[in-house]
Amino acid sequence: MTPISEGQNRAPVMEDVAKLAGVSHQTVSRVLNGNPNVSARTLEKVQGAIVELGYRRNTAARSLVTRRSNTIGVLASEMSQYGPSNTLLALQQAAREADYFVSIAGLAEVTPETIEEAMLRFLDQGVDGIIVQVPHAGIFETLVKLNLDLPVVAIGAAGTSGLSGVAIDQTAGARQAVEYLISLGHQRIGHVAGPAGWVDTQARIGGWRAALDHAGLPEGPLLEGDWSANSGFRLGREIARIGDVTAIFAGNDQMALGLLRAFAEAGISVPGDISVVGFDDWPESEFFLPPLSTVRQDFQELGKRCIQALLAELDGGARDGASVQVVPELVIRGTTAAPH
Amino acid sequence: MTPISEGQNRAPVMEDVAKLAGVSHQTVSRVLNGNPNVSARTLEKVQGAIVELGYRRNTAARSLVTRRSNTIGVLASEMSQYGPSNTLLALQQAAREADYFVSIAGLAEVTPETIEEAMLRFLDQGVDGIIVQVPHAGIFETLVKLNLDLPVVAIGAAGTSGLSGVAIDQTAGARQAVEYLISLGHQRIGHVAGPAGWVDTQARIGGWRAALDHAGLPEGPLLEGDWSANSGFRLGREIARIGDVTAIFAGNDQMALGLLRAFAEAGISVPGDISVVGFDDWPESEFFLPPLSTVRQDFQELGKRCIQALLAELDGGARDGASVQVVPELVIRGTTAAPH
DNA sequence: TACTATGTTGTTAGCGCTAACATTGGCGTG
DNA sequence: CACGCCAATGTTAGCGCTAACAACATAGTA
Repeated sequence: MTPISEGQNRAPVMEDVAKLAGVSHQTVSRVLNGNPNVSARTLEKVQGAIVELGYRRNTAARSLVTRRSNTIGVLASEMSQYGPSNTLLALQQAAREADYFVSIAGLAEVTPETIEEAMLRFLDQGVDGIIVQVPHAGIFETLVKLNLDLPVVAIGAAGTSGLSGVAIDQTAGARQAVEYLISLGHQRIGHVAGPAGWVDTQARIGGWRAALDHAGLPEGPLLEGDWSANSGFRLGREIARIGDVTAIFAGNDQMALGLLRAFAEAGISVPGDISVVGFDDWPESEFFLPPLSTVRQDFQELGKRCIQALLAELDGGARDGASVQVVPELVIRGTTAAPH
Repeated sequence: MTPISEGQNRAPVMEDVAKLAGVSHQTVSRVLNGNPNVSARTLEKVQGAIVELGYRRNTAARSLVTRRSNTIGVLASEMSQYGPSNTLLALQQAAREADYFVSIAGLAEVTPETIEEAMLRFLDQGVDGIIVQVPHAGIFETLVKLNLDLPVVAIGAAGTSGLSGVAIDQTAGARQAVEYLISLGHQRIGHVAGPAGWVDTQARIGGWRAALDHAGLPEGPLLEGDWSANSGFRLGREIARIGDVTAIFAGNDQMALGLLRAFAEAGISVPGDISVVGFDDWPESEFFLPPLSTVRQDFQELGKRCIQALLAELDGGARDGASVQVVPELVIRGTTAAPH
C-alpha cells in the first residue's frame, strides 16, 4: 500500500508526472481533465505515472486559474437540531457525489450582521455557491439585500428574484395531519405552534388553518411555543386547564413530547381524551408514551434537491429563482384516535 | 495585452489597491499580513483603498504560495446524533474564532475504505489539519495505518504515536453516575450499554465496572443495546421480566427513554421500584416521565479543546500525541431515588 | 499533387499572491 | 562627512495549474 503522502519528499507536481510519462505537463492536464484528444497510448502512460508517483492535483493552483473552488458553503443555524443536522448530512453527501467540498458556517445567533459576516467569509473562501439553511422569517429579504454575485439556494424559502428556494412543503404536511384528525371526527383542533418568526411556524399554522377552513370548522386555540419540550409542557398544562379541545396538532415532536407529559400529569388520556400529532418524526417519537403520530420529512431528498438546484445554477448560469417542493408524509401511531 | 476596458465586473486585485493607494502591491500585502514595517501614513492610505474598492484577498492565490489553506477538515460519523452534531457546531465556532474554515465529510458508513476515501478528499482539498469524530473502536488504528503527513486530532481516542486525542472522560462520568446510585443505597446496578465496537460504549462500561468494583459490589446484568430508544425499550422489557435490579445505568438518554417506556408498561415505578440514570443530557431528557437523571457532557468545551490541540500542532509542529480530557457532570433529576 | 480538415501534442503566458532580495533615505556614530 | 544601520518600500521570481494558441502529423478531398 502506497503511503498517502510522500513524507519528507516534495509532493509530486504535474511536471514530475509529465517527465516520467515522457510527455508535456499540458498533456497530463488533459488526461486529468478528461480531454478526449489524447491517444490511448499516451493516456495509459500518463495514468501509470500518476499512480506510480501518487500524484494529486493541487487544488489551490487549479482554483486560481479556473476561478472555481469546487466548494459549496452551507450556512446553517440551529445546526444541532434534528431537522437541520439531518439536512446538513444529506447536503454533504449529495455534494460529495457531485465532487464538491462542503464548507460550513454555523450561526450561533441569527441577525443580518451575523449572516453578512458568514457570507463574507464564504466569499473570502471563494465558494462557488451557497446553501442557506436558516429557517427564520425575513432571511429571504436579508439575503436579497446582500446582493451577492453568487448562486444562492435558500432552504425553506420560496424562490423569487434571483434566489432559488428548495423546501419541504410543510403547509401540505400540516394540512394532511389536521385533515386526518378531522377525518377521525375531531371538531375542536388546537395548534401548538413554534415561535413566531420562523418560516416553519408560519407554514405549519397555514396548513392547520387551511384544513380547518376547508372543513368549515372553527379554529381551535393557537398557542405559541419555542420548539422545546419545555414549552410544550407549559402549554400542555394550559390546555389541560382550559379543556375544550379533542385534538392538538403540535409544531414539532419535541413540543408534542411536552404535551404528552403535561397531559399524563393532568390525568388526561392520550389518545382517549385528546389526540396529538407532531411534526418531524424524529427517531425517538416512536417510543413516546404512547408512540407519536407525526409528519415525516424527507431530509435526504431535500438535501439532494438543494444540491441539484445549486449545480443547475452553477452550470447553466440560470438564476431563475426556481422553487422546488418536497412533500412530507403522515405517520400514524398511537396518539391519535376518534374523539368520544 | 491589457484589456481595453477594465470591466466594472472584474473583482479588484491587490495591484488595483496598490495603484489607488499609490504604493506597490507588496506594500498592500504587508498591510494585509500585519507586517509592522509600514508607516502609519501608508497604512491609512492602503486601508482606505481597500475599503473603497471593497477588495478581498484571493484565497486560492494565497494558498498556492503559502501552502496553507486555512481550512480544517472534520471527519464525522453519526453526524445527526446529538453528541456529534453539537461537537461539530462547537468545532466550527472555535475554528472560526481562529480564522479557519471548516470542511466537513460525513460518513454514512464507517469502514477503513470510506475513511481513507474521505481523508484523500481532504488531502486533495489541501486542508491544514483534520479532526476525526468517529467514535468507533479501531478508528485509531485505521488512522495510524493511513500514515497521513498531516496533523490529526481524534476525538475520543487516547493520544499516542503521532495522533493527538481529545476526549470527554466518559469513564469518569459513568463512574460518577454509578457511585451516586451506590450512595443512594443501591446494590444491584445493571448497565444498558451501547453497541460493542464503540469507544463510548467501552468507556462507559469501564466506569460502571470501576465504581462497582471499588464499592465491592457484584456486577449487575450488562445488556447491549444500539443507542436507540427502541433497543432501550426491548432491553427494558427484558429487565422487567428478570427483575433482580434496583437501578440501571443507561449508556445514553435515548435508551433510557426506551427503558422508561418499558418500565411504565410493565407497571414498574421509576424511581420507586427502579432508578435510572442516562448519559448525554440531551435537552429533552428534562421532560421525560419522570425527568431523567443523567450525565452532562460539555461539547462546547470539547470542540474548543480540539481546535486548540490542532492549532498547537499546526503552529508548533509538535506531534506529541497529547491527550486532553474534559470531565462531564452528573445531573440529578427525577429518575433516581433510594431503593426500598 | 496540393490543400484543407482533424486529431494530437507542445509552448507560452498568465491566474493573484507571498518570499526573498534590492533599493532608498534618514539617522546616529566616530 | 563618510560610514553603517535600520526602517520603509519596491522589484523580481515563482507557487502549480489551465487556456489559448502554435506546431505538427495524418488522413481525406479536390
